[in-house]
Amino acid sequence: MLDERKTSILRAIVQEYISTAQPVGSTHIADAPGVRVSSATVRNEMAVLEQEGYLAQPHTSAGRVPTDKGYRFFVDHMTTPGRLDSAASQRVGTFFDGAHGRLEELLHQTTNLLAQVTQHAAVVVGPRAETATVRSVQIVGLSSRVALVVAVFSNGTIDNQTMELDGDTSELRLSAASAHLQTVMIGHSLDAADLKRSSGDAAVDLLCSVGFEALRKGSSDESVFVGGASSMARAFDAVDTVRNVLRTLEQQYVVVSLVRDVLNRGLTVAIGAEHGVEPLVACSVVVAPVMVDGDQVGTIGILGPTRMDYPQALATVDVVSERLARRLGEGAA
Amino acid sequence: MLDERKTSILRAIVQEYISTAQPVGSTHIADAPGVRVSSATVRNEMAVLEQEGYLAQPHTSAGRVPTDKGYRFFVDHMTTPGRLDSAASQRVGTFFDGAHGRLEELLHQTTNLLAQVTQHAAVVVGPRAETATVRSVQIVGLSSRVALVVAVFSNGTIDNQTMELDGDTSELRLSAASAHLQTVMIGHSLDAADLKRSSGDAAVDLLCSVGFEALRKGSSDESVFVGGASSMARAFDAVDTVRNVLRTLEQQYVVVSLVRDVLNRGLTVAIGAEHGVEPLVACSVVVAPVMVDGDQVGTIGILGPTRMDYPQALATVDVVSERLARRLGEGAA
DNA sequence: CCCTGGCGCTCGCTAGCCTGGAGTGCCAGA
DNA sequence: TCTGGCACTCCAGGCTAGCGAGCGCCAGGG
Repeated sequence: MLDERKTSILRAIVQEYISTAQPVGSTHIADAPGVRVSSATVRNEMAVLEQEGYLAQPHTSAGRVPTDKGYRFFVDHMTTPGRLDSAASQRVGTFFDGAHGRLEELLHQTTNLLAQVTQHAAVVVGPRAETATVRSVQIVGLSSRVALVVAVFSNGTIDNQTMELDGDTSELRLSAASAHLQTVMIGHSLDAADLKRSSGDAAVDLLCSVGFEALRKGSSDESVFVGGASSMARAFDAVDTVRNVLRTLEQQYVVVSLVRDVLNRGLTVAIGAEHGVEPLVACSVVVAPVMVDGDQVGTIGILGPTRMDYPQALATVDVVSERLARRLGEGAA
Repeated sequence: MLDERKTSILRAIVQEYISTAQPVGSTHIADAPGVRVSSATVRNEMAVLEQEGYLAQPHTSAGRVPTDKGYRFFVDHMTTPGRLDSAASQRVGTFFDGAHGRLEELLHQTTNLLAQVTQHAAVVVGPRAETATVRSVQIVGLSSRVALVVAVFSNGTIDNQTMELDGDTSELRLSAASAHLQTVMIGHSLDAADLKRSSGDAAVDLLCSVGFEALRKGSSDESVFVGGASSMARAFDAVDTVRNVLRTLEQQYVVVSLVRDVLNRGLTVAIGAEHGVEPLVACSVVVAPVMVDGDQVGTIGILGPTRMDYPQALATVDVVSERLARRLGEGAA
């Protein structure tokens, strides 16, 4: 554990580095508010902090830079809980007041909101259909060979999948299947639906199970939205860091599992190597669950360089997740 | 018009520059296949080509670089129509053979395919619902205050919008509205639906028109998918070019109108300033319409640096648009 | 015992200089 | 009309010197 002075020195260093992105020297810290000692003392403390792994030196005789461990200590010992500046919080307010239309659209716009407010990349992982109950399900024929099965869930998500048909499936059979699916699925979650119950017609039963399986497969895909990836180009000046990060962000399954993983470990912040995604070691992730009625229906997060403004990031993510949850709650209540 | 020799010299320069990204000098061209003159002659021709605006010099005593006009001449006078190498065409083949599931998913994956094959950013603009006829429409209540209106169109697209309800709208009214919408919309396009016809219940009529308007508003939004934006980080080494391009790509409406604009002018290739989007002057766009039964149901395109491999790009875009059209045709026939 | 001021030292960054090489433009001769 | 040759230009890269920021260490003082 660090004593009070080390703590405030470390805090000052992190804050300074976050705002300047330059290695910070002892003199800058010596006359920072909250630190009332000479630069020499600061130097000594810095040497200790470096030995303990909170700081690092890019090279001898350069200033110090926080390590992942340093950032970790910083976020664990933040004094101010972090507040949104009024422009930002107003922005969030008007966004959610004006939100309307499709769920997907809402989530997509939410990434843009997050990205613009924080100036970092934003991730929104949408609600999964799995646990929600089915409100409506329908099979719609498109051609002689293709039909669409469409389901609406109680949490407002919609899933649709194509099914391939035999050439000679009659309209009649399709609507019979549609009706049968409705009787066995509506009101149940996908897992609880009783597909065993037969309609009495083997061909209809087959259609139903094909449609059901398509939905089931689809329901395990999460809907993910990533926005503001271009901010990464601003965050790093090493071109190949940018390349790597962008490429990784495009692999959405990586992003999803990253975000889920972090939350599963009970964290809200994962710094650098903590999240274990190798190409993103230079990045930190700040996440928050979106809770409706005690159920987690989604996750939002932002991803930026390790030297991001954690207090602001945490505050933003909290506020947005809370507003988003309220909004989703209106739809699912 | 350029004489034969100038043409082949220009062609050689463009090809060389595309593959090396370095200003090309007269000696390299002198012993290129198709050019059988001395470097001095090449130099003279180059001077003329520069005067006429086909080439530019980064600085005195450097090699030449093609201008937009030079690229334009190159693509207009390509000898080989451009062929996909077998690995790429196999890739495309297996992709479409294995494609399944949701339309949106298919389009999204198509951007990834294009991006990976061409190593450039890819754009897919999906079919609009406007002209297609309605196959199914339904109002599904989610809570006392929110309902969802879901429509399936003949081209396989699905649209859904939320509608806000008065607190006291009964389930009965909702299903009456749902039924009425079905009678007036199914089989018609959104524009041709006869909303005037009354159901006999004013409250039900109101619900219908609210739902209909929501769908109508939504139908004018195009579905756009952009993928492989990270390739831009590979294409340019100036960091702020990358920034600008990425930021622009995130504004999807810009991308949509860009792509549509280019096609409207009857082009398949827009080079640098030709497309008129200022932040993308360093980029070229190669597009192709996706035609099903003579109707354009969408557009695909790729976006890369002006010094991209045009023959390969054109070939790829052609093949993919053709395969995608065939695939969509199966669903909509 | 801890803090402080001071001194010497180490690096990285920048500017200036130089040189080698690639490329051009032009000219005279075939 | 083409070509070989020559003089010239300019960039890229390597080298050096100087500067400044920053550190570590040490001796003196509260």
